[in-house]
Amino acid sequence: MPTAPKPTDNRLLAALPPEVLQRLAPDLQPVHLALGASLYAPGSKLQHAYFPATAIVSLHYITESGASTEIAGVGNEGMVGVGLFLGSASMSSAAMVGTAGSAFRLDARVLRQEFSQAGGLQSLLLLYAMALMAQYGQNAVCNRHHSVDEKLSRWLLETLDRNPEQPVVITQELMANMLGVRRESVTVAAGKLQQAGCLSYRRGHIGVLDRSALEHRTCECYGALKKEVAALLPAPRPR
Amino acid sequence: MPTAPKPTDNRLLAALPPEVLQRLAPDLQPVHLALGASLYAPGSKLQHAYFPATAIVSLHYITESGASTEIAGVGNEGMVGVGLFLGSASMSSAAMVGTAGSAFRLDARVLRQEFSQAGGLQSLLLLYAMALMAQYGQNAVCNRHHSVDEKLSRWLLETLDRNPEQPVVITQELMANMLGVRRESVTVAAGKLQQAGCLSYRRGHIGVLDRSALEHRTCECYGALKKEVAALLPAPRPR
DNA sequence: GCCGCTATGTGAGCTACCGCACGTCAATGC
DNA sequence: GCATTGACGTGCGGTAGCTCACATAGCGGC
Repeated sequence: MPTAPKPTDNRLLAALPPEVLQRLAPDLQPVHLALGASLYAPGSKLQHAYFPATAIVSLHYITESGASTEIAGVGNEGMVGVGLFLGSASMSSAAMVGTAGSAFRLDARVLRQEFSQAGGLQSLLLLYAMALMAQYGQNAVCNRHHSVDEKLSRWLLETLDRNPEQPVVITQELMANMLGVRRESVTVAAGKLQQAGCLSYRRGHIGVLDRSALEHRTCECYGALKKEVAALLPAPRPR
Repeated sequence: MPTAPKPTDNRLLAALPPEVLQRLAPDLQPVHLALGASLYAPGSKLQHAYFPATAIVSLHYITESGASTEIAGVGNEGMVGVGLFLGSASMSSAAMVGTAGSAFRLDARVLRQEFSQAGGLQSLLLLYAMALMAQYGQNAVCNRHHSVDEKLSRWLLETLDRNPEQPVVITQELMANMLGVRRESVTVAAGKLQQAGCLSYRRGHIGVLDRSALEHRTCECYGALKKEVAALLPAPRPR
């Protein structure tokens, strides 16, 4: 860990009016989210909201037959637990840590209290809910129309956008759960990308070698969603 | 038209505190939504919210290649235009009337004004946004994992739930656009259902003969979503 | 009652992905 | 170093849904 995470590493928190952030600061508890950890199970009550800094959380559904599909990912551009302010403390999706890292945890009551002030936090979180819906919708389309190759490329690009530094740490098995396909299909798709020189795959570690090649191979969903979200949320702060 | 539509035919409006509904009443303009009409194109500005009474509106995405998929449907349990109160007046999805009927139109400014009062309308609409997200998510899963047969059954059941009286008026072509499949696939799936005695299909008019058989043939998404939405939104008023 | 249009049915060939059943190979513990 | 274990690669048959191409059949307008 190079430096301790700051609340402003999360783009939503960073975009808050300074006085609001100051008000929340004492309640923003830095936590480390370990790979595979479950932030809440489907149906359980939410006690906290999470604002990821370097972590990435995956929201997904699990069908009765055990098949799993990612509905949306939440990185430093968002928060986990929109149900807290939309009015339902239980969620039908599961939230699992897909990329280990840091996040800030906020007590449900504190969030609701600040939200009800109808200030900067409220309008920002409502916009984020909209961005999350856009992601849900885009995934619905993508799941219907696009190939495993395209979706794999998209997933990698989006992960990279959230966390450009480190190599992506994920097994093919987990990846398959995210994309809602078999593990073998991921093997094949990743093999193609490796053959094409886009990736280097090494037992759970993916290094992206050629980003633009990935962009060329992915479906329109990547660009469409990125544009959509950019129009809704504040831009990442220049470093 | 047997009787003039009343605002309370929409379940959201019916669930509002009486004084709020009274305040809104003068601005609730009854409109007829014709089959195939577009309430807004992707990217355009929203000027009105729509609260369907007997109409059903389909929110869908259209890909660059022209393929279309329904992301969610909005009937008398909801409203069209959640972007108005979430903070973005433009939507990436298209809204098309899938079942002709009546609805109530509310000016964007009036809606925002009432929403900002943080009263009954606000909490109700936020819950509805949650329900809509649940629908988006369920469709993402369903699109990934379930067959045309299952999805067709689900679509019919959900349409029936919104509008139990009349036979469903829709061509197979339109249906295919909703489900995101080819027209021919719908022909085959509908043929099977007809063979099984669930349906009577007649040039754009579907009569459901055996509802429980449909429930038996659909995927878990139908029940899961219904349960989820029931937990969020007020129950339909007994008649 | 006829024409033309749109909606519906049908089929042949193809591809992506699934399910299953293996083989293999890198890391970790002893 | 050596076994064990989890991660990865591969192949084969099956099938749902796709593309393309064409046949038929309700229904409105005249």
